[in-house]
Amino acid sequence: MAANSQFAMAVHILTMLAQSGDENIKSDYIAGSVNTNPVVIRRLLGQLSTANLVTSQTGSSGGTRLARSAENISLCEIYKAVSCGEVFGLHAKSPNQDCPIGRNIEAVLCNLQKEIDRSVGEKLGQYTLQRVIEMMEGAHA
Amino acid sequence: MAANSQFAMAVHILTMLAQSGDENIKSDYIAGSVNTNPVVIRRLLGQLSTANLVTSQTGSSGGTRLARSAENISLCEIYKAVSCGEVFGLHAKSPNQDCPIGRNIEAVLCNLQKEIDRSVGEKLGQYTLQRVIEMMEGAHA
DNA sequence: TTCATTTGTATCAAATGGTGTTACAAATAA
DNA sequence: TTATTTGTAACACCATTTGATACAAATGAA
Repeated sequence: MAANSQFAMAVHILTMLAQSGDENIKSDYIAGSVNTNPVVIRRLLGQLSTANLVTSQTGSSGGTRLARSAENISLCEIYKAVSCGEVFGLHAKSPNQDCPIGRNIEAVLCNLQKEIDRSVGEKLGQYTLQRVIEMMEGAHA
Repeated sequence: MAANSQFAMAVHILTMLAQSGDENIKSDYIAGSVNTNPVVIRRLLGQLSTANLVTSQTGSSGGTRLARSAENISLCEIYKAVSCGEVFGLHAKSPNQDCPIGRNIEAVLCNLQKEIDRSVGEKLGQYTLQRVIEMMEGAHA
């Protein structure tokens, strides 16, 4: 499948913001740590802003900070902010409706997809951003 | 992300094989139900064969059948046979190792990735191919 | 006001991966 | 020997991700 790295980068970004308190952090600075282009960071910050996880300001002394404390941001919210939220995809083209299996398999797979996605969301929801930071520090910073 | 549809197609294929008993089923016939090209089907069958879920024979009266009964095939096995098995990806490029966060975030995300993937595997492992067939029939064939 | 800075976004290019197709060698059964 | 089918290589097309340049709009400071 080759999953994209947007969730990983988003967690990275938010971890940096969490450790900077009320200071405005610039996309350029974040890009230096993530090792990518500032525009890639700003695109992700745009999605995180839409999800009300961060707030940004333009202009000099502008930048981005968390919209909430790290204890109040779950990994599920981050995941939903940047991912399509589907562990596996359904049929690209609709199966043959003249075949009993083709006609009925989609509904079963769709329900299964929802159940798996819900389960992933629950699992991620058990982690807060704060806990990720503690795991990082515990792992010997 | 735009997840691919290989898992969905694989379940579709195996459902057809399960309902055909000991008969050899041709990729051409399966392709007609899945609504795709026979080569796409044969590629998937190759992966399912590597995972010991099906066996194939060449030649006239050749084709493919299940290697085991539908009760003994779990959706987890199917998922692992055709997917990369990662719900989210890690950093594409390694983060800046001079930054304390860049240096430590990867390990935390990697552990998290493993935990989520394990959880998805367990959830899928609760379903057998046989149960999928029953769900399809229960949903009014 | 004027100027430097920063975000937000449009646009483009390169790389990757999924899907669909044609073609053909190898295996198999009749 | 012949027809059939798998297994696979090769190719084109398309969508997505990533990275980059460019620039308008917003902002704060001189």
